[in-house]
Amino acid sequence: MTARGLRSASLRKTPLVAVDVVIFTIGDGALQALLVEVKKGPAAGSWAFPGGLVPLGETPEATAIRELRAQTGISDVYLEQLRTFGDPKRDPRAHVVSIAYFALVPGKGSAQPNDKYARLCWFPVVGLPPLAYDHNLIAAHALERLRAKLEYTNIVYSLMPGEFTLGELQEVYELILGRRLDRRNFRKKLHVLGILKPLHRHRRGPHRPAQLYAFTRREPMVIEML
Amino acid sequence: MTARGLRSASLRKTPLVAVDVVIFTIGDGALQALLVEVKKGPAAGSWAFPGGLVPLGETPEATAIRELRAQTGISDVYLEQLRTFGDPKRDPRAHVVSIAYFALVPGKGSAQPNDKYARLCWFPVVGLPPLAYDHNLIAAHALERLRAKLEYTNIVYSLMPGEFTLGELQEVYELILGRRLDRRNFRKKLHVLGILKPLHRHRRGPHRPAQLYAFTRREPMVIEML
DNA sequence: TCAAAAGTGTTCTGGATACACCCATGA
DNA sequence: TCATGGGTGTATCCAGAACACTTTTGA
Repeated sequence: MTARGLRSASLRKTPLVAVDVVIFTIGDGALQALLVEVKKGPAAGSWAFPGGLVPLGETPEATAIRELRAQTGISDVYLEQLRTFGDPKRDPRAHVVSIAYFALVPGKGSAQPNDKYARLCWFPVVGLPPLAYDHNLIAAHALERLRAKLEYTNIVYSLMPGEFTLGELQEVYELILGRRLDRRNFRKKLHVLGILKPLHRHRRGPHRPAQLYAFTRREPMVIEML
Repeated sequence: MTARGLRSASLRKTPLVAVDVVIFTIGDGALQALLVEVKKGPAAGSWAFPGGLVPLGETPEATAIRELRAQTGISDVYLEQLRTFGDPKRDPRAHVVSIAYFALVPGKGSAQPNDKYARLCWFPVVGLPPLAYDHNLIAAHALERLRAKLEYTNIVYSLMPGEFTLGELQEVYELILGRRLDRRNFRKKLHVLGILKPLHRHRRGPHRPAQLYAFTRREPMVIEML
């Protein structure tokens, strides 16, 4: 911003600043998002994404990480800024500008309810109930972003455990994108990309054992996945 | 955000909220951005993108539109949210969280200095001088976004006048992307996409007259341009 | 007549898609 | 032995990239 008006800024009213975090994982054969129960205010009793106000002097991203850990126990997470929502009426109590983040974790186990805070629950992303504030809108943006990035980045690594089979990886893609992929083409593409390494161990199950793989690099990269 | 802490929010310190707008146009054979001179504060005398504080009760996007018109006279502009910058040290005077927007206008003529505000100047985007605050960082994000969207949307329409030749359109692409495009492939692609209509009039110049075209739809669409 | 931009089609190549059969295992 | 998912290769198609000559005009 420019200098104009800032001197009087400490006097002038400006909206509150908050963060909200949409956390996705794969569980029970579906893409799921973590919600917390709203305890106070007009929306009490409904569900919302975890978040909180950004204190003076803290980077919003740091707020997101801190609130995430405090409310859900989740840390070491893939986190990226999604978009900022600033409609004055999005929260009926006050004008709160919310910087939304979207996060990916490898499994539900990462989240542990913290009794100091509200109840936690994982919800399937398709068919979310009506959420507090404008959180259904935020959810829609987050899902759109996730689907898009699945196609041109390797961020799926942050949804996967340390080792997995190709079938499991393909299933994750299919669950999120909502469509079937051709198995041979999928595997061929992964082979060409060279982002996986075979572990030369196998997952035993009710059927033929499957080769276990791991990502060679667990950091965001742009790739032409689909 | 969740309800926690909001009751005490009006007491608690929270950052200020501002918007900054990166406005691009094509002029003098280059991609240019509009800057205003900073008049007050530690950054006085340097250049920055136009912007201002978001008042309580106003949508940040509305603030961007209003400030844009007030400071530069620009209205009816393509505007989209870019990203939010929240580093507490980005403005040395106070913690100001800035929601950055990026805008496209069809020509320099859109901007008229408003003497109530600071001086205006269009700068070529390659080789911008050091700007106030973190505005060089914002510029880099905006340019990256512009280049990306040029490839998969039709937003170039908002940089073009009502009528133009194919050569002029191609030049805009080349200036922004920083590389040459094959003329025959470029024209073929546009023909296939069907986003232009020939006006059956010609631009006369020092050489062979060129057919004039216009966009059939002047609204954002996703297309596979490149 | 010359310089400069406008206008136009075909070939080649690489990536995406579609597709079917055998294998290894536990039940 | 059977049901189930694991594992593999080839043919086709289409879009993107490469590429050169003729036309029209003003100077």
